[in-house]
Amino acid sequence: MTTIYDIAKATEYSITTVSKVLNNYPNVSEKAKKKVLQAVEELGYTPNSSARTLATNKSWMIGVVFAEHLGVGMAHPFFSEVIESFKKQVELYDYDLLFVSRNMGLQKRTYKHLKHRGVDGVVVVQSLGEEAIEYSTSKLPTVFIDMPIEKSSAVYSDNKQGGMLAVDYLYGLGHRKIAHIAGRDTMFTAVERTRGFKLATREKGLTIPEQYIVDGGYYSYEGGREAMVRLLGLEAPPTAVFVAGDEMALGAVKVIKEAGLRVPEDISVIGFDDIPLSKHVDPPLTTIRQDKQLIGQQSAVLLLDKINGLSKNNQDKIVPVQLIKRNSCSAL
Amino acid sequence: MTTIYDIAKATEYSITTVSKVLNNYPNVSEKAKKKVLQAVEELGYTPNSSARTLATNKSWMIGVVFAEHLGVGMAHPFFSEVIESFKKQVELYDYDLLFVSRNMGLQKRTYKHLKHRGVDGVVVVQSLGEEAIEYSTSKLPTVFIDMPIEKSSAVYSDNKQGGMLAVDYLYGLGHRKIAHIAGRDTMFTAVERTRGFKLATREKGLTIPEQYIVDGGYYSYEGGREAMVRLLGLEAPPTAVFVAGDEMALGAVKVIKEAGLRVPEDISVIGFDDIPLSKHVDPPLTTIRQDKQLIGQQSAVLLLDKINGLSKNNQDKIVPVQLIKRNSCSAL
DNA sequence: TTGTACGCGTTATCAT
DNA sequence: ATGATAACGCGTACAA
Repeated sequence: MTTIYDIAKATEYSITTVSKVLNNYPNVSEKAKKKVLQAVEELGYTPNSSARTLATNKSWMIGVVFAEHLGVGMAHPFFSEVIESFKKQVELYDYDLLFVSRNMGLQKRTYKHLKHRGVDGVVVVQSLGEEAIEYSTSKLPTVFIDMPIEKSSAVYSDNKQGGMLAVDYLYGLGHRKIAHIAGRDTMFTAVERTRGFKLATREKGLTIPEQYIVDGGYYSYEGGREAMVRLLGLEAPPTAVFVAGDEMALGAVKVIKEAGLRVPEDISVIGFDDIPLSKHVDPPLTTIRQDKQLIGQQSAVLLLDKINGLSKNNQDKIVPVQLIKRNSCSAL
Repeated sequence: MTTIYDIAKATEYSITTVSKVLNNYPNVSEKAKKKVLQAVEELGYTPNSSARTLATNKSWMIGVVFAEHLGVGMAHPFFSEVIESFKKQVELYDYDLLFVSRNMGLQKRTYKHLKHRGVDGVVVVQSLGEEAIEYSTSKLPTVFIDMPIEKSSAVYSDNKQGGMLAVDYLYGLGHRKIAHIAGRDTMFTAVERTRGFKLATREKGLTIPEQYIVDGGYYSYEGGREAMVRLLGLEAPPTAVFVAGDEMALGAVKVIKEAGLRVPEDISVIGFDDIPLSKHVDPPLTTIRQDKQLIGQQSAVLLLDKINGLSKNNQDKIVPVQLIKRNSCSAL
């Protein structure tokens, strides 16, 4: 391996001068600069980031803690888009992303591991957070996506508003018997969407029987199926259902079809997320779109500011959602 | 920050002993081990990976070079599953994944950057590779996914076989006028799938007019649309079409429907990949499934062996594909 | 079994 | 403008 010592020897300058050239320091002659740069090129020198990190205490890496509880990991249709956007933003400032291994059983150690790696900051991408507190009590700059954490920054969609938008739309279409397939209430996003649902129905003067709100679990296709089965088994099934996640909504649609009913003619369905899939299914799914691009970008900005000490106090960024009308809902 | 010196001071042992305890070296007394471990716990010591990497020349990081030419980056439905599987495998051996920034314009520098970071190995996940040669000529252990590179290891599906399977199936269903929407021929996977198509049709004694093979670009939905439009414009349109990618196939299906035709009654469509979407669309897409899980796992094994010097010579691993019958194809 | 001392490649302080 | 030299935190010959 070639080091600054090699460059120093080749150019007959000291390592100090070499280092200064490499880091664009002011006090170096043009001549020195030229010679050094040339030697760098000729010898194919590449700086060693470990040594630099050791000396500067700055790694230019951002640790990524990814949703694990869904099994799919980084193949998650929503989170992968968010993190891609996040990556694009931090790349602008030369940060790399470190996806840390989490096979160490105890969650306690993933935070330790991040410290071990010396990452400059951490982004936690998950809707569920047992270990959240560890991060917030630490000194590692951290930003959470999809869940607010006390004493830490977070970025998430306006979930409540999304729930309200869905109900308003359905109500406007003439629906009165509106059901809700909710996410498990251990997730902040799920709770908020349900809250929006309840708020809006109340606002409209609707009385929703409690069987109309059913737990669909962790936003999975299967969870949506099971929930919809329950809904169809009711004495008075709903004419419309707001499903808290798109994958879950697809499961629900499937069950409706299997029961010999049609979407949206018999039952209207509206989802949440707008994953890539949604516009391709039949019927194309009406849904509440989360702005993944903006979520990723905003969380990057927040984290970078924290890392650079520009924002001392924590803050939450709430990203607007948007109703995407497709063909899974119709007037009554 | 607390270092081994702090532990040494607290336990009244030397840093050597501390280091040995931390690394499970043989020659340490139980007593020393106990005291050190306790101090580690009390002082909340976390080893510094940069220092360790600097001293051992081993980073326990694997660099990931991801497909960029499709725009979606890590949100790619196929690659994200592969890399997730890869991650699971390397995690077993305590490696972390480093997704490096690539905003530096010239591709030349992404390889430099990897060296700078001191990663122990590199996995290149893309079907297109202008810069492939750089890796193969370097000393960095590298494994390519989806494209074979001379003097380097690679893992990819049996694309040719996939093309043949598709044709055989269609032929068995009675189809004779079989078209092919191919991927751009700059991609190895595309070339192979087309080769399989040609081989099989020839085998069956079919003569395929050259307008039946149309370039759909880089496996995109839009590319599939455009290609299908061309196919439908033909004097004698095909009764079946083998599309080299699922997203592309969905675009094709869409166009067929828009033309007032039905899938599969009027035109049968078979895709390639089996992305999560495929089973949910209407009709559920018959396709050639790539074993993403195995591809990821195998490439990890290959790379790890290379890193550990267990396999000196390069090798390619070809992963079997599988026909998944759903409802987008029917007998003539 | 334990400890001393040096090296890993850089940055940074302080002279010159 | 340039250069010695001391950190940064850890691993490891070598000695004791």
